[in-house]
Amino acid sequence: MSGSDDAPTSDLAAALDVIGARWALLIVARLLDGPQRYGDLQRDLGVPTNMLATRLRELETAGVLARLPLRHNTRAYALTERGLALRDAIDSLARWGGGREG
Amino acid sequence: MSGSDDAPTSDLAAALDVIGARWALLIVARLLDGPQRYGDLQRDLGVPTNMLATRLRELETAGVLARLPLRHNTRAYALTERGLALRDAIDSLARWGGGREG
DNA sequence: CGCGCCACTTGCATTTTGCAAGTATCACCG
DNA sequence: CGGTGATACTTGCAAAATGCAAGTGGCGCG
Repeated sequence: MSGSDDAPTSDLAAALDVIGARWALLIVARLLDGPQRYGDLQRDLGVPTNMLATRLRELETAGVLARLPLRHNTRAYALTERGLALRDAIDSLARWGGGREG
Repeated sequence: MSGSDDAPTSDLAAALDVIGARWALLIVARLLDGPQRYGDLQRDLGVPTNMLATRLRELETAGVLARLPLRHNTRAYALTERGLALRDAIDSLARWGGGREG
């Protein structure tokens, strides 16, 4: 068992395959604050409704988030463990985008 | 003056504005290994040549990388300080994509 | 002077994204 | 029971991004 290996480019490619599409990472970031409903995500992010539906379907399939039925025609989207594991990456990226490098 | 604030979503959006386009982060990741020439990037990543040209132009404009003239019709692309600051984010993302969450 | 290497550009097909309007379901009010 | 509003989407079509393949231009070398 090798102890310390650095991650090859294909690992990054694998990550981008899941969260590299437009809006995907922003949706996950919003969900880090806790479960949100469809309409909340739409209004908060300004993402087109068809894109939001598509992304939520893809991210659910990828095991990043899950649907929680709330009431009759109301449900919430919440990150799975795999989704929550993106917090560090999102944090780093946000710090970089904000100016003070981290 | 608040000492510890968490980065708002718009910071992430700003980051994605720069490195959110297809291939952009993979190009930067490849450049973390040191300066590379156009043909090297193309062959290593399998990125279409017109996309590579477009991304390199955008990333240069954004201050992420710079062109170094080597010889007559040969030049290398190298990360700037701002580009190098992406290492942590890329690392996190690659670890996530690789399976062992970090 | 012609050949090949290198860094691109150009033209066009395909895919993704965005906008706007429509559909489906159910609670609530009367 | 029927109308209204809220919620979560779907659908049709236009615009933009992406990808493929072939072409362009500079220069060293023989």
